[in-house]
This record gives sequence, C-alpha cells and structure tokens, in this order.
Amino acid sequence: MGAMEQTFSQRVYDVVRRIPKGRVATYGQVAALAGAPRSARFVGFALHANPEPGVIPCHRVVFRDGSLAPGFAFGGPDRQRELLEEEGVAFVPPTGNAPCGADGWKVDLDRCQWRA
DNA sequence: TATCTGACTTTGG
DNA sequence: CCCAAAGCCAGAT
Repeated sequence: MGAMEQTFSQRVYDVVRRIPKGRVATYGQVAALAGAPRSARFVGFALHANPEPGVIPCHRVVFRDGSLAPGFAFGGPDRQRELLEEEGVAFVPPTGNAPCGADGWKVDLDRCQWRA
C-alpha cells in the first residue's frame, strides 16, 4: 500500500473536521494546516465540492475578515451565524460603519479563531 | 497536456 | 469609506 496520497481537498476536510466546537478558522488558516498556505481559495472550493453534510463543520470556516460566504453558504449566511451562535462563538456587531457581507455581523476572530 | 475556473487574500485607486 | 484588479494553487474538463 504505498499510495496513501490524499488530494488536497481530502486534507482540507480532515482539518476542518478537527475544528473544535465554539471555534472558527479562516480559509487561509485551514489551507495552511492542510499544507498549502496559498490555496485559501481552494479550501472553499473543496468544501463546496464534497462537504459531507453533518460531518464537516464548514460553517466554522469564515473569511479572513470574520465575515461569512455570501450566497454560496449552505442555506445562507444567516443560517451560518445561527449555527455559530449555538456553539458559543462570539460575534461583533456592525459598528455602524462596517459594510461586511452577511448581515454586517462578523465572527470575533480575536476571541474565537481556532488555534491548532 | 493545456486551459479555465474558483466558499480567498492583499494591495491599490 | 467603497470598488476593482492581480496573484495564487489545485482540481475539473
């Protein structure tokens, strides 16, 4: 058995699956842990390609800015925010001048970004 | 084998 | 402050 080579996508799933509850990681963070600090774009692509619903907490993966994926998320960013709140993830309100994608609410990376 | 695309990220206007 | 473009890597066709 020598061929144990997993595709980058499989590796991404493995990393995302290790994200503890109540913590979030950015695409770049997952990409780095997967062994490709420059393929942040591919992280999202991998999750979209085969996200094994219920097994891979793709809702814990957010943008570098703390905002969520617009439109392509599993049912909408509103759903993602609700799931994260259920896990105890802290959110930051739109300070009044923060544009942001989803609802203006962003994940508090300063407090809830996952640390390997 | 080559070409294109994409759930990102960073820098510039 | 907001919008746009470029760079990046790995998979799909």
